[in-house]
Amino acid sequence: MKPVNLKQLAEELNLSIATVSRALQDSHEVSAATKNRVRALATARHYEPNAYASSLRRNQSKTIGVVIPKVTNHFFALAINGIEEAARQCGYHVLIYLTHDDYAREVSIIQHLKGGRVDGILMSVASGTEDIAHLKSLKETTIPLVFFDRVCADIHTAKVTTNDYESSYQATEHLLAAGCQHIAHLLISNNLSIGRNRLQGYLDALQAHSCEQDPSLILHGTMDNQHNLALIEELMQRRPDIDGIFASVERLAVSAYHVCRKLGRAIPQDVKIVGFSNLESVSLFDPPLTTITQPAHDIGREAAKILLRAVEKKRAVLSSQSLVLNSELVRRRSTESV
Amino acid sequence: MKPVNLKQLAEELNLSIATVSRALQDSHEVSAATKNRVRALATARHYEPNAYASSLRRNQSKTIGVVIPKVTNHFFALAINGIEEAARQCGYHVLIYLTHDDYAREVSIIQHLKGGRVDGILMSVASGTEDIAHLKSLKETTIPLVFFDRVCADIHTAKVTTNDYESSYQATEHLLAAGCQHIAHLLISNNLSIGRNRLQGYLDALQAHSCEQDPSLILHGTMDNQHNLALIEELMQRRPDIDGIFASVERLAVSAYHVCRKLGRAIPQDVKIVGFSNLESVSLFDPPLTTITQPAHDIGREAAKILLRAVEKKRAVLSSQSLVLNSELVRRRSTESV
DNA sequence: CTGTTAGCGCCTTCAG
DNA sequence: CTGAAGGCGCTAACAG
Repeated sequence: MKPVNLKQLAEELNLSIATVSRALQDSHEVSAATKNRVRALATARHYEPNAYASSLRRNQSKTIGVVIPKVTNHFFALAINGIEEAARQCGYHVLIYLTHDDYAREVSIIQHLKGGRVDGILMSVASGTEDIAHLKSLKETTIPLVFFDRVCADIHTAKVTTNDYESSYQATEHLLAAGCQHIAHLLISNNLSIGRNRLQGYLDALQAHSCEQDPSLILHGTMDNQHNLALIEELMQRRPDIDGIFASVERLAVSAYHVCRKLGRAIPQDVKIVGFSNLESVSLFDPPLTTITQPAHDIGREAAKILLRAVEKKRAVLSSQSLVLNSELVRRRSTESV
Repeated sequence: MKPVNLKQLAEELNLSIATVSRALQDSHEVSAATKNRVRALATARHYEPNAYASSLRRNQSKTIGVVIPKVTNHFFALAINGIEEAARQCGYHVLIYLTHDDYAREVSIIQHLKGGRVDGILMSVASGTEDIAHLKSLKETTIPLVFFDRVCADIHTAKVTTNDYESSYQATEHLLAAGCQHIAHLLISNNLSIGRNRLQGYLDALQAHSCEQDPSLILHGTMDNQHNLALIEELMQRRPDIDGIFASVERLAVSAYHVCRKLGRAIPQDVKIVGFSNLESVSLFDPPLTTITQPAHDIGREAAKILLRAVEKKRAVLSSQSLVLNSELVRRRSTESV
């Protein structure tokens, strides 16, 4: 059975379609009496306006697109949660697109979105993205774009990020203060804004404490986790003097943890590990894993708010609306000592 | 700048709108020559059809709605991943709606979706849902519905689930075989299909091994995790004879793990724990947590496939298309012994 | 092979 | 306060 439409309601009420439409939108120019009649029938018939017709007519879809690498990364799951919250409050819907860090997919998604399916886009760029023509071309549309977490420096728009540089600096100092002499840094792609910032925080902290900056201690991971495990193991065996590890992403922190155990390197006695992570369950790791935890939910919510504000006012987002939220360095106690 | 439309292309090519439309859809009834002309201009102008206009006209949105309690539960994140994969392959888009296990929200979401925003719905019901009128009313529309994981027995449609009863039975036997005498069962809501099945598997396994079925060993958790921790702690102290725990959901498994540590009950020597869980990081827990892991990605993918098949053929989904996938009992070795 | 025409359901001027 | 009419962009029937 097809859903009822305005025409059917109008016929049944002996009113014009226009009046019914206005009544349902609570327009001032319709009498309270007819409003009530209309509303009564509408709810009785479970009338629901056709989103596509009204989107076409009004030229706005009340929908935002979220383009992220993966949803199985807990950071992004939390961010979506925040985004959905903000969107729902404003009566917006959320379309999800996953790039799986694949540049070609990202391009095709953005290209499609330019057709006007969404009123605005929230995005965390794929790790492989270098050519940003597809993103620049969004400027020629009326679709606002807000970046979160993995931003694109060359695009002039609002960005919601965390203080990656500072927290990486702080994490490295934490390791130095704990007596580490040879701190490895694990990162995925130095192509990514976050990867670069985190690496720089690490490097600058080492320099500030006149500690060696050995390039051979910096390991570039890949998307393949098995491969990463092998790379880390190789590094740890080649450099048995490593007594600290700073992992730029969760996956690598967990992998490093794994490798240390496998090699029988005691954590934290032999090797201390700090990593970016949003997994709650790391609190149950024993020995403890110190983490830098991002306010993922807030990042999503704030990014969505900025986007929605622009969408509602049909104005461009300004880079001056960018936001930097603070991550938290969580040092967990060993469960032995609880 | 507004995106180009068919009209503009048609004018520039001295063709009718209809021909341009047909050319872009690769219709047989248009010459190869004009097709090429049209396509060339379309790509040059970055033409992208307006999704809303075409949805309105064709009366199909190429969009499916996914209604789930939360996205921060890793099971659902994995499921979305599978859903997105299947949807993308068929050229479908994915709208996400979160109920947060709130009945009223679920009703309002479904009500809205009946307006025709989506061509089909994939859903895992909220834990508080008892009245299913809103779901039944979907039958009166042409919108197919497929349940996954948290299904609703009274609705006559396809359901994709896991062998909860069997794997719970198996998990309980696993604990019995390991010598447990007093096995607690932790669950969230016995209102949920999965909660009931899992509880029944536990009960039947106990009975089959003529083991005590003490109702005081069954703990009903809530949505509030702090509260759950307190409840579990209270139970463990009231019944110090408990030597096995079977947790029906991840959250409770992790909480039980926590409480045991806090109370100094050695795992697995004093207490053995088995829980449903999709967290990869539990593999790093030490001592090990035996888990029942659902094929979450596959569940999402298969559910989406069934839905999309129905959508494409404009046919109802049959309950005979239901699928039961197998969970895996993963017994992890202690890292001590690696 | 191409063009003309008629809507999909809704909103929004413009007239009464 | 209400109605009539036009059109958002696209597709599909019907003519040529």
